[in-house]
Amino acid sequence: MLTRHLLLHRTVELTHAERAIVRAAIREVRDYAPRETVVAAGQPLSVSMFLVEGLVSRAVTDASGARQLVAIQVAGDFVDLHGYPLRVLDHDVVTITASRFAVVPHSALTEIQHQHPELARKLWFNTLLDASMHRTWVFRLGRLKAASRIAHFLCEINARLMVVGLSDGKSFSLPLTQFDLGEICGLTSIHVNRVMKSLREQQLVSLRKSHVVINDLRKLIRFSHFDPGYLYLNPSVHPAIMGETAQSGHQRPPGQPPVSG
Amino acid sequence: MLTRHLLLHRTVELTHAERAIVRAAIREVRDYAPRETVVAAGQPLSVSMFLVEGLVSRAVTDASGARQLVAIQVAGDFVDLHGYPLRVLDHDVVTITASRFAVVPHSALTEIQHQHPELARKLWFNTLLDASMHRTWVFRLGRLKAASRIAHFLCEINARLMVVGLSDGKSFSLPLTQFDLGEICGLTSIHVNRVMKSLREQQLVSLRKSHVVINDLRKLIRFSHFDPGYLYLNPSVHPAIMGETAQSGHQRPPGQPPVSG
DNA sequence: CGGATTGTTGATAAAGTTCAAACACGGTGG
DNA sequence: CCACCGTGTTTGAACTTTATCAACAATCCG
Repeated sequence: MLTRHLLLHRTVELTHAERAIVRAAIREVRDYAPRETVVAAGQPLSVSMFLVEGLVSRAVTDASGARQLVAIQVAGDFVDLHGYPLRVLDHDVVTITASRFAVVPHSALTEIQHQHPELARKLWFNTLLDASMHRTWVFRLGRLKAASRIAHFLCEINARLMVVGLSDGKSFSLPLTQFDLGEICGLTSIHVNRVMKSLREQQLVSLRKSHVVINDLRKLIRFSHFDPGYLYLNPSVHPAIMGETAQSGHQRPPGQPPVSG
Repeated sequence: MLTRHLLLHRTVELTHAERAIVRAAIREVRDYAPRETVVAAGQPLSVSMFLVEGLVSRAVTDASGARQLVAIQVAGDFVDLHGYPLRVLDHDVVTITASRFAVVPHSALTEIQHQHPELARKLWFNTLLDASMHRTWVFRLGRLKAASRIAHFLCEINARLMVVGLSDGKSFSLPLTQFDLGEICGLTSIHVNRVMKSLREQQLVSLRKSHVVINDLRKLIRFSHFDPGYLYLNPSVHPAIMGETAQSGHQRPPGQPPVSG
């Protein structure tokens, strides 16, 4: 059941049959060490990698060595599915922790495109989910200041981990250094350090020893202007993501579109 | 010949036959006024819009009104093709100038997906080109400072306009206000003003009365750390984009992959 | 145990924002 | 034709945010 988390709880989901087709397309399983480059920019690709377990980053590096992370991938993400139409990536895929991938040959994806157009459309959707997250990262970097950026990123990761059962909305494992957070949020690690201290002191959130503790999710969401619409989540998981219990939640008016903001 | 610029000079291009198929999928042509919302976030879609003429933005706005542009679309861009797999957008599509769109119903795209999988893959590629540009925008905001951000953005627009014949590499029309540039580069319009003055004084680039003049493209590219790999351009247009004439250009070693960086 | 990585703090400098006020320019209406 | 208006540009001064440099503490790993 390697693919059990692919497109889980999204506005577009895979059927059981489609899940079986994707599973059948897996050629092998590969393990990578921490901080290992899985795909280098410019390298021609013939397979795409589905992340079964671990934490992985996608990074843009320019000639002068400045590095910016453009995505973080968690278990259940089809990390470089976009390598299938693109054939070559514009960025690097680098593990953060030891990671396990399921490898899908592009020939199998071509086969799916020909035989199962509806499934192909869902895989297309999956790659556009990444694009939607990129847009939110642009917003985060362009419009939020340091503290909100970090809080906003942690809200995103919490939501995505909740979907795959790796966060309960209160705490979760996140093996990122403050330097990593800087490369994600466009900050120096020193400033990240000061901001984390402030977030801790405000009783909003803390990250110690690879473990995030969210003191008050709703307060954190308000503080960071987080709106999960861009994750295209199934409305049923929305309340949990937003820290709304049966009592605490604002009533959501019926008939509202699935994506807000 | 409304679609004459779709996927022009990219590492993946449409054949004449494919171009004809896309052209046949156009249902109508729609004109919009400047600063008009074409698609609002959250609104269910049944058509996608190809930009024939004009300048269009895609914008993320949060509840508190902060607005960040996440993409600029020029003639030849399939602006919201991603609305086909997504069904609903997470952001707004807003014209900057008066614009003309060719409207393609999603039913026609479904038809293409079933009948022409190879063309479908190229359309998929087209949407991932946007994602690649998003990544570069993340890099720009996260790692460059104000002056380089603006210079970098102008290099991108110059390259994209050259591909569709709307820039000669020295000057082009770009009807953006300094406020718009601020919403693109994550800056206040006041700071944009000061940076533009500095770029002008350094003889790098100027923007006056909706007209960009590039004094020295190669210098501007160096200054902004611009690397066009993420645009997936056909190698044949690369020298022109980089301001390399027959004499001035560095020799590109043979056998290099099409995407650098 | 020892070396390397990661986290913490202080002092100082640079970058960018905010607020306020003028200025330029292309309409438009009298 | 000119006065007026709105939009966009320009400038100054004070302030906030973030980076840089330097040092040291804590922690992890072999």
